[in-house]
Amino acid sequence: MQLSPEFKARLDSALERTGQRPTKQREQIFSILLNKRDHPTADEIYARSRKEMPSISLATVYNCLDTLTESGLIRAVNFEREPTRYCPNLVQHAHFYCKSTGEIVDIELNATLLKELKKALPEGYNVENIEITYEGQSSHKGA
Amino acid sequence: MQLSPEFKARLDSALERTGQRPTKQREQIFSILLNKRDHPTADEIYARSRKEMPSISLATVYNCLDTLTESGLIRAVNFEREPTRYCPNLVQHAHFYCKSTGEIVDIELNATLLKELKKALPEGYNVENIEITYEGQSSHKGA
DNA sequence: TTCTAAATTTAGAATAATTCTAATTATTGC
DNA sequence: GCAATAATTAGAATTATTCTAAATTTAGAA
Repeated sequence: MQLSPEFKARLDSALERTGQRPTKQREQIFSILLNKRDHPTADEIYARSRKEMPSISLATVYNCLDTLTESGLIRAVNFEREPTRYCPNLVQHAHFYCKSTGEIVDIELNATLLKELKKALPEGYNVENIEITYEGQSSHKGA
Repeated sequence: MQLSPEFKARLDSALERTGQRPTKQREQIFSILLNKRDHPTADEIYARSRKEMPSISLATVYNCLDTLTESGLIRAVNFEREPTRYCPNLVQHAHFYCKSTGEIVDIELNATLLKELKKALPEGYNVENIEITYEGQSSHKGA
């Protein structure tokens, strides 16, 4: 699993912006997330990365995920008290969490809806981020 | 801190519906949530309840919160990886989480917006619950 | 009442996700 | 190639929450 030149460049410039170094581990984690967009947990990412990089440690997985999140390259998503999941889709979107399959699907939100959501806030409230999670049952199959 | 007859009746009938028993502890926890609507954590609720009921245990606080949540009398709210918070506001609403003060404010959502949110889902997705969290800075003071 | 069965509470142990710590290793700029 | 700094690593520590098993309470019948 190799990072395409496009994403490698995106990673490097994001890290450079904050004075952080590009490492094999950071590339690895980023590439795993881009490759299979099934919203894996840190543990799942750890398992996947060990296949190609057996010496990687769980702490590093957490560190890299934090770095990537802070650099704005990925998003952390939380459902209830479940372990945090990670998502490389940077377009503003919601998540649908299927209670029976555990599957998580990205839901597109149009610009109008997003604007209205921001308008719902009284004055003096400055949003940096809106998290929208749908919970229910979906009749769709597999990720 | 006494539960008003109105809320006592609401608690009793909700519990009866699922064959659960009304206990002092459940009343206590419910009343704490209704009394100060500042979205406390289980730990905070534990501290408050010990003032009036020094023998209550943390496990009971968790048990009661689960019961009340499942009976639909309160809502559990999660922000990032922080401890779960609890809210007796049953009207569909969003939360604004202020990153600098930690304060949590209920945000009303009008019916139109809610309808549009549901329309954003493709067919085959049946929602049971929508969680909306705004994150940012508010220039408002104290709960 | 008094008794029984089932539900609830309780204290403390156990768990699970995540963070911290201190030592080792890698990377950068010179 | 070297020094300074950043990142990785293994394992311990932490934190919120759940589990366990015993004691207590409750509801309803006798």
